[in-house]
Amino acid sequence: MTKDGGGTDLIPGLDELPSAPSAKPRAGGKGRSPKKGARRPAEESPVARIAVDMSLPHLDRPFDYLVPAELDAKVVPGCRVRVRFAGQLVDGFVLERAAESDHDGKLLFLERVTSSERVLTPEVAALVREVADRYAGTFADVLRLAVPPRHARVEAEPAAEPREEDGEPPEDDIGVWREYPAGASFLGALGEGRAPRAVWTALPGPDWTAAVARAVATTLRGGRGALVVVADGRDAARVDAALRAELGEGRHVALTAELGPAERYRRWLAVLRGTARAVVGTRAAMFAPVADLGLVVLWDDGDDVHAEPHAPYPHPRDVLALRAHRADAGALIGGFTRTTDATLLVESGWARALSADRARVRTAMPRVRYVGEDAQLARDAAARTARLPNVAFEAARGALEQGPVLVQVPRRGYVPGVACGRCRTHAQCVACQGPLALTSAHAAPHCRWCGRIAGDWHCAECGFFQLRAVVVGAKRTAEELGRAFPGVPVRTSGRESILERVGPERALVVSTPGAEPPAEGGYSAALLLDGWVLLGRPDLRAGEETLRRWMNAASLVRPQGPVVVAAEGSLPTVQALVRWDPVTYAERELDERRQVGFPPAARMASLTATPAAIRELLAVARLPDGAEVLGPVPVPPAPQAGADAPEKERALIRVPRATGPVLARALKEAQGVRSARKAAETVRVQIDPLELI
DNA sequence: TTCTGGACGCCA
DNA sequence: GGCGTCCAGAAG
Repeated sequence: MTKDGGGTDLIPGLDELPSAPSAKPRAGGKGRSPKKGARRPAEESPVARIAVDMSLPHLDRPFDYLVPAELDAKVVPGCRVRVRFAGQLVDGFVLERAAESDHDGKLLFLERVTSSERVLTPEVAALVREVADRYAGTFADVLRLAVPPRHARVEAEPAAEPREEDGEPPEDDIGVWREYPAGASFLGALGEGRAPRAVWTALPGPDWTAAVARAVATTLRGGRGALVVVADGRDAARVDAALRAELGEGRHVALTAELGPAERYRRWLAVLRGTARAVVGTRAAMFAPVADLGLVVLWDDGDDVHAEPHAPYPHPRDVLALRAHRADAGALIGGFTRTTDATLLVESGWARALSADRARVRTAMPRVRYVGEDAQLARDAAARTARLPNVAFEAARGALEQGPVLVQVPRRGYVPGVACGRCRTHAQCVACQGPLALTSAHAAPHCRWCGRIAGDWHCAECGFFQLRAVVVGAKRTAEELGRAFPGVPVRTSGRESILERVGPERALVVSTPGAEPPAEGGYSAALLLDGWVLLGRPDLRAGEETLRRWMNAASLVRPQGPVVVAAEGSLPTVQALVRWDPVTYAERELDERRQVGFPPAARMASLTATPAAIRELLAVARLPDGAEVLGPVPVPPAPQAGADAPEKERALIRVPRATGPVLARALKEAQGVRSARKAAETVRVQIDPLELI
């Protein structure tokens, strides 16, 4: 279709001189530009290599287009363009300009330049490619996570002046890092432009934000940028405040989901343009184009909200590790606990363990006691009303004299699980087999999946018609505590309404895991109720995750303050909490995973789709030697999925860690074969899925 | 959604 | 053998 510069006979009577550069593409015609024949390529580097926004695996490669002479100056590497692809106008990014193309067919002209802002930096482009390959995903999918949508008005605003002057280095040059024997050398290396990598087990308490801020400030003082990724907006706000204290205004930005698109793009541009040298944000910030990166930080890497919900589901731990590697930057992976994944980074020699001396840990940790089921059976009258083990009741009563007491309840709601009052069979919905729950003391039970009210429930096994609570939620716990401690204010924090912080006055603060508000001056005690709910989850990581939730809550308690956990004392998870030793626990967990061949000791991929689609993908895939296919097994339909949703299955593929890249390549190739065949149903491929069972 | 090239059919 | 039409497959 392209006329080779001189062809002007496409539309008789509308001839344009081939050299007429004033041709406005929009002039004339109905929709379609009549000036096509008039376009001629730029003199210098007439070819633009373009990443087209299209996530078909078999088309996951750059495409070459001709740069029209009149757009020559505007088509710069990293900028957004529009190109015609398979007949439609699609978005794309210019990867580079080139003198010629290795494509043998003829090239189309690119249609227009959306903006000349170089939003895709070479560093990020290379990172995106690497992440896509690691996760068997496409460049376009990862690029959508890495580069936010354009906001034209914001882009046109004049850029702020970078604030260059560095405040005086603080008198106390290592600050809270003094608590850690290796802290000074870690900071020193950052300041000198080296690349120290540490897995950091932080002392309990609120000082972790100051430690992060000091590491960032040291990196900036050494002339490099820094990037901090945290789990949620509340942690981002805390680190943001600590950075402001350390750096003053204007040298860093916070990138979080709750900003609107305009403000988000404004701050992202400030990073891109080098006005802000440091970034703190939630997972989307992991791709922020920080120039001359000197440090990446990830806090609480075990939190499952780090897991990206969009294909190809990259995890910040991997992405930041890749970035640290490519940029030769330092890395700090920190938390109150230790994940098995981070432990693997230590064992492989990629990072060093960074923690405080045992003696210092003992002064900072809470005093943890446990109450197993035996003790729970012997309850006094007050405890029975409050569903509290006696020890916990007494601990709370004593501690309330000194300030607020935190009560962690694993489940939201009022009574999220009920069973037959006689034979203990779990109560299910007659329509969809979903679990029944109660929302208040007097409400009829309803189904948690389909919402159906089960007013006339009777037991399917024995015909009995009274229910008993098997799982008690935060709401009812708050109600019971209110009765057990008359006159003490009871406050709740949960997913629907999260408390930011609480004051130092006496109060009972009932919270679900992850929603605990810090208390001014620390809690005087914490009760960790219903440990069996967390530990009993059918999940490979249940133990690791339970310890993480307990330690995160217990870290809000004053040093040496009492913590009571309702769980069997013989369990290794409980022992790890009592001894405040997450590292040994994680090392043992990792050993066990190694013995049974589970992640992170092995690498896994999950395939989720209809049975036929999974079968087809597996038939096409050239899996590496030694790959084991587990399943497929049926997966329960998503609670909100329609009743007519097709039945899905899931297969797992397991390979040794070293074979991970080969597996990803094989799956990507197989996805490509299917997409080239225009297979109707897609297979969801996840490398290292968080949920395994 | 658009283009191209190969297969096929019709005619000379 | 040459030319036009149709369809599948790829997509710069």
